[in-house]
Amino acid sequence: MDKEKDHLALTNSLNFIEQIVEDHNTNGRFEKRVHTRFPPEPNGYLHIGHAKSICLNFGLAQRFHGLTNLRFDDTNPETEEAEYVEAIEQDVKWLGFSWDERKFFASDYFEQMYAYASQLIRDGKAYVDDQTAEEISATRGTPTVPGKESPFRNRSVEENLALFEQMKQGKFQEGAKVLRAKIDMASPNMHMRDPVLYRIKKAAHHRTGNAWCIYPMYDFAHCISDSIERITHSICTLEFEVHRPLYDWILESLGVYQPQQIEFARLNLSYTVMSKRKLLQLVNEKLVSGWDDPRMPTISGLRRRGYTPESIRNFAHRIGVAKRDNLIDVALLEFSVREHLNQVCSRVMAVLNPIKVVITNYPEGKTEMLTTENNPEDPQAGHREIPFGREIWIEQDDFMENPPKGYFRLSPQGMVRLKSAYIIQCQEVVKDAQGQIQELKCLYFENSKSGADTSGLKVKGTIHWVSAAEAVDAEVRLYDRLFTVEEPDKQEDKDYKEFINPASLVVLPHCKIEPSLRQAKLGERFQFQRLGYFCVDKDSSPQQLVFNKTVGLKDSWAKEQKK
RNA sequence: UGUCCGAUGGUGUAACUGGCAACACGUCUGAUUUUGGUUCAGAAGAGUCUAGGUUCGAUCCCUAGUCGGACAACCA
Repeated sequence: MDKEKDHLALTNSLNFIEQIVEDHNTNGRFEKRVHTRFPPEPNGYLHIGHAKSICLNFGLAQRFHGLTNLRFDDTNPETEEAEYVEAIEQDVKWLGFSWDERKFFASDYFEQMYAYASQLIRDGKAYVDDQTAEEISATRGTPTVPGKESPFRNRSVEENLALFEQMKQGKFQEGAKVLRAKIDMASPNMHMRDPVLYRIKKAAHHRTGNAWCIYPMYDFAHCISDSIERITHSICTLEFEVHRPLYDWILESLGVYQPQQIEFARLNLSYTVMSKRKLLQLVNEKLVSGWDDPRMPTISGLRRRGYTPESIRNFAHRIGVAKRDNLIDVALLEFSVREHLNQVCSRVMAVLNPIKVVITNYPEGKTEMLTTENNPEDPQAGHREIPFGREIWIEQDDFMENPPKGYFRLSPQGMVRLKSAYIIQCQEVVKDAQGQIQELKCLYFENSKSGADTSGLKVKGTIHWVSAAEAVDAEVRLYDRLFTVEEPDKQEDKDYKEFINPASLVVLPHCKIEPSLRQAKLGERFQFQRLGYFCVDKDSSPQQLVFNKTVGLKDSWAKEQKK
């Protein structure tokens, strides 16, 4: 963390948005104020792409000693729900940012927006159109062909005012009329071809209930909300670039305070999908267990997976901001968690795929307590005791009957160090009738005890283990990338769902973990020695602990094997 | 014969605003290590989309082209 701060302090290079802010500070456009906002629509859960935006908006304000508002862009009652508002607030807080008292809703401003719309009408800059949605769409033209003006375009101000008032009063059916800006049906920018400002929706709104039956469109609501809140820099993603002329047109026409809209390239992460629509589909079609499925790129999914807010913030900082399309390697995200978890997690013993080892020369019934370090990266973390006995579990991967060269774990007649315990040597491989390994009979060297080794034996490998008598059973869920290809939604003529990784979730119901883990609390994170980082899942019960694998340790042996 | 935006190692971002390209991830060596982790030391990898122009000098400025992206919801 300190390293990160130093880096921030030392770096004098600004990203393009910070550059714009500096320019504004120099030319005095906003009196050196910086006031941003994070404006989610409460119609789904936040994902890692939103995290980038959150870090950008709150981070920019922090860097320039400004403020950031949280604003829910709730102008479409049909898709928005209070449940999402709750979840979004939790996610932003969890990421470590605070909007203080400045939580707003676009719906807070409905009254003001209505007044502004009326003002546009009075100024001859908006009109009520009776055309159907189909007609409007058909007369809009195409990017290369100009649109046609509506036959209702030149109604009188009085008539427009009256009609708009009646729309508000619910005198018309949904779809019967809309309010449109009167701009230019021949504009090369489609968004300037008399865009719809208000539509009739007889739906209950999560906050205003049935008070309204007309709702403003994004383009109208967003710029006005920004203006009301005295936002200086309205940061959004690239697809809104073509909306900027409209953003400016509305505010200029109204003659009100005008923020600067700035667009950046949204985050794309390899081996996943990021659109809300697709994530919702995965949830609805039960392809994942929910918004917080640990395989989801949602903030709640990453949280449940074991990611830390710090690691996500560092990730967001590392990927930078620019305007070109990008595809970030998910390995960078994984690096960011490992980096943080390595510093803070206790190391514990857990055997995922156990094989029994019987130490034939160790006294039956004897248990001794051995001391082990909690975290070699953090001397403050101290030590703890773990039981050792005649029968232990070790990892299947840590034994091979016919090891390849370079393998330095256990094999027939081979020796390994049991982490924080003794060196053992494999004497016999016991198999059942099918040839499956039942157990390994080993000898231990009494004088090879960790910290007091006088055996003089040199072994290359050290493996983890759990004493069989005291071992606790646990379920461990292993996760892999949700998709098998880098860009699942960009495969020609194929649906992204065809690329779901069938092995993205592997459940191991009978893992053996050290007894101290019985006390592990929900969400607590550990390094399972030599395996990776794991955290306690909410599905845990007093009878059965459930762990999620956050990310594996780097595995240079596995890499070597692939060659 | 539309408008707008973009182009720097495999990936992502820099280059103090014109002085022959840096950082991170990834990859590869080696050292240390009771985690094949961490840490440490080091290496390879782009001459900045192309062609012109301005300039003593261009990743940076200009022009044209190429390629990629966005835009035709009463969604945001």
